[in-house]
Amino acid sequence: MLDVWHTFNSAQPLTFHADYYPERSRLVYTVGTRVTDLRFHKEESSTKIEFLSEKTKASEKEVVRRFRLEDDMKRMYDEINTDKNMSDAIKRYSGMRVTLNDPWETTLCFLVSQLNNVKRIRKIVRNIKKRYGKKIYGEDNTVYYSIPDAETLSSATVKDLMECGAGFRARYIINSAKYCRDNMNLESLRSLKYQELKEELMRMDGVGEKVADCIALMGYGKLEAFPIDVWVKRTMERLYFEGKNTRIRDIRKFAEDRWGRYAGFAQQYIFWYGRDTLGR
DNA sequence: ACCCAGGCGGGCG
DNA sequence: CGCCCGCATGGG
Repeated sequence: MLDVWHTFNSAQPLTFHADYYPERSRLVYTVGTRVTDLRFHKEESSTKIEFLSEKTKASEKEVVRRFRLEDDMKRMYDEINTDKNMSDAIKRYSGMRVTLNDPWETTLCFLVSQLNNVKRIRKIVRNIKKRYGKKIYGEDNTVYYSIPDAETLSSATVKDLMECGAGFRARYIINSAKYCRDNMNLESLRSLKYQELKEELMRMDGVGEKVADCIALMGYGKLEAFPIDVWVKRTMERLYFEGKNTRIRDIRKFAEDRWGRYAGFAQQYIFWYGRDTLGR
């Protein structure tokens, strides 16, 4: 059970840097300096992966891991399906996954995301890839660019990142890249539990609670992380707090109590439900 | 022209 | 602690 359309479009890292062709269920994204070009085929109860060629093939394992195809969706749905709002959202977006991405890739995407909109985040991330990434070739020698690593971006200049459209986030990207280069190895954080991980991530300049939760959720697979952005706040208030203005910490507590270890999974449905039904 | 966007850091009381 | 402000930029 995989719904690629909702998974791709629901403002996750793939949304910001990959290419999706819904009519053919084709997805193109980069992993390191390789291009992955694949198609998903819906079967009765599973999803089949077809790589377009040897050249643009990833390991099947990478795809399964990124889309979390081995998760027990039924159990997760059972646990978060606590009320009519959630059951509606689950019905609408059945098969939507919270993807598991590279930690630095996730950090970069969500540094760019702050006080920003999806269309522009996508544009800025693409500009950064083009300016700092390595040129790589996909199917029919189509040109793609890799996502620049922290080492590369640590020597970027504010001026160049501003030209990519990063705005005031430029210094966050540079400072965080430098911090990863000098003081913190994102790979070594994988063994940490959610709370410890979040504290470590927040040492980076420009990474506050919300961005740290996004990185924990989509870069480390901590499904209990519950990022609260303007849409989640608004939607939670509407669905669970009688439309009343509610403090972020109260919303977080509510989500923790209600959805526990799968709060972040629930969060993706709430976020997307809000955006899909409340407009924009 | 005005408001908003998957927020954060810093300063002030 | 809590509150408030500025921040770059493009699209509605």
